[in-house]
Amino acid sequence: MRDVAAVAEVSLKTVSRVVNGETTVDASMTARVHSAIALLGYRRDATASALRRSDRASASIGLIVEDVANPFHSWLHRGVEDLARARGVLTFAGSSEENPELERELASAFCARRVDGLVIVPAGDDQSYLLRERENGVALVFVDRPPGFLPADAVLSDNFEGARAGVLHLLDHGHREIAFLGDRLHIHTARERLRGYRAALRERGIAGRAELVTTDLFHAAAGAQATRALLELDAPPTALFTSQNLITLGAVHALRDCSRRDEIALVGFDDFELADALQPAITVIAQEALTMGRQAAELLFARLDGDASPFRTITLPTTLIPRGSGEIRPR
Amino acid sequence: MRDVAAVAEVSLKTVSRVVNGETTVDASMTARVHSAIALLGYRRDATASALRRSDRASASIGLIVEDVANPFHSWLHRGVEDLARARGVLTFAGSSEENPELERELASAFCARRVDGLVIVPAGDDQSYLLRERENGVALVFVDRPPGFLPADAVLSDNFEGARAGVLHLLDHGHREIAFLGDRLHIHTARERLRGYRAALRERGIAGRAELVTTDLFHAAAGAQATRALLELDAPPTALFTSQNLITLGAVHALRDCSRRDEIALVGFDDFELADALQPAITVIAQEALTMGRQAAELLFARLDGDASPFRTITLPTTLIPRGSGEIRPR
DNA sequence: GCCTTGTCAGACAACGTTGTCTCAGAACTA
DNA sequence: TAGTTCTGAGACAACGTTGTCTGACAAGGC
Repeated sequence: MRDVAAVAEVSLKTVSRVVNGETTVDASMTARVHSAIALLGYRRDATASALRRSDRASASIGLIVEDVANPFHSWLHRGVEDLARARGVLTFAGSSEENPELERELASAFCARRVDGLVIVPAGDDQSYLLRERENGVALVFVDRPPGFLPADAVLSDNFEGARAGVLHLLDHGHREIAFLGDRLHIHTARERLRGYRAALRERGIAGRAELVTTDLFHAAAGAQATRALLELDAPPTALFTSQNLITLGAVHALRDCSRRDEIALVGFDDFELADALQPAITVIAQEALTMGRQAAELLFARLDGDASPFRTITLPTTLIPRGSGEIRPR
Repeated sequence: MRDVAAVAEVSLKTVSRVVNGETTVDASMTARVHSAIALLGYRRDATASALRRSDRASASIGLIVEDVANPFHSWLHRGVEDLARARGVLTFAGSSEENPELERELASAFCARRVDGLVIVPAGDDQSYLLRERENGVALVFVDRPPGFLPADAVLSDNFEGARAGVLHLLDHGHREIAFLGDRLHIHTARERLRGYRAALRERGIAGRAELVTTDLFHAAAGAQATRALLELDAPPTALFTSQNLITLGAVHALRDCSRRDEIALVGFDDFELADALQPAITVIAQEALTMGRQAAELLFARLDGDASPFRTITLPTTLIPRGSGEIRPR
């Protein structure tokens, strides 16, 4: 900037004014400054600018998801990115790996770099540590799971209703022995989906056998293993409800390996690529990850624009997509 | 920091020394400063610190991929993130959408925020505009495709050999009429894979019919459409070589829709989730996106650590995974 | 011609840090 | 004891910007 000022033969401050598009600069000076900028390839240092400005905005936000390579989370990322870019805001992304410690470290590292806001898929169940950041002006929005011990904006799926609808769908096709395969119960969505499963059974007056409920599954191999174990029970289930995309993949593999894909009904939570190309195609409860990301970003930017209304929780409906596997009837 | 100094009754500079772990501070003062930091919840401003430090390192890097939600790219992202986090470096991520203009804008925005380096899947074929950034000390590494008009480090897959191996595999199973379905040819990987296809045919003395080569496909629907068109030819192909993951998905859908999955052989470039669960399972040329991301980050950090050796291009081999669809023989 | 008002450029300080320099006092050496 | 070296803390300036203030100059009113 100093060099630009020297070449254009104006003061530093005038260069600053031109760069910031202030209108109180004479046209001839503006032109001189612009040509000096082009000549030297000058670009304003966004960090120094943010340091000095009164609004302190860095035009960057942080995104914490479980794993940037997980399709649900990467679509969520894309939704956030779309809105951020439309505002010229850049996105830091990080994977918490479902580890509350990592979540805190990432949040702290983002805030140390002065992000304007954070979009978080919370890993732990206590986000009160973020209160201090909010007091420092960092906007917060949670996605997929509600924050713990911290009132804040959130965008959620209707996990309870989605799971309930999926299990009712199986019940409607004549199943009575329906297994539940779920993730670790400290995750809010896993609890909600189990609650939906139980509610559906209760509604139809079915007690439900504890041995048909498996939890703590968090990768495809565990889902496959659990599926095999269920099928080896003395009274095996006639239908499976898999409450997460990786578990569904595992179940598909296990059913294929023992050639019982056409016999055991399956409804999975979360849609996935090629679900419709399998034989049978997989019936799923779909949630719109892209939309969730966009909505979260929208809430975040509204806060940054000064929206001071009470915190909102947006709950998006899920969609049951019947494709075949969920319509198999028990023998 | 001023507040910390006041509470601990030391000078600003002493707080700075403690925060930076300098050893020339008396133990009692260090303790006072630490308790003041804890009391006030102070955290160093990383942007101000980077502005002032002599090395100017911001401990952040930028990543530009085609689409953060595309599985190949999101795994690549994850690989970069893993190594970055191990060094306490944060990652800005952005999608270029295969648009050279967007690529430049993202690179420029990242550099304005003083990233230490950039990992780029180049969209355009001229990256010489980044020369100026490199002169400013920004390290550059390209992944998946080589940079144009700019010597630089790169991590690539052996696209030519991979495609050649895939097509030879089909030839070995008796096919002579093999179609090629590819992406836009301004993309380096698309060109290389077409080159591999042609080389394999030539090796076996097959002229190859121009009508069997379709390019400019860049989403699943286009792949499906092209597949249908090929099958309606008077002399349709007996095998398909799809040179990109989305195109393969499209071909799978099209073959299923006309019930010819067991009849038309298929080899796809890029592995994908559930390729092994389809009927038939899909034979693919797999590339390790996670490893590519890690290698790229490794090169980048080596440069940031002062490695001044000549630019390197790492070419990773691909793996042919036979699963069924590529072993179908022509009638 | 004098005063007021408006326009617009520059001087200066400050954002939150850290590199350099200085200097007081303790701990050595001769 | 006097001189030297070492240790460790603070003063100051600077990183690249921008907010505030000042003042030069031109235009307009009386």
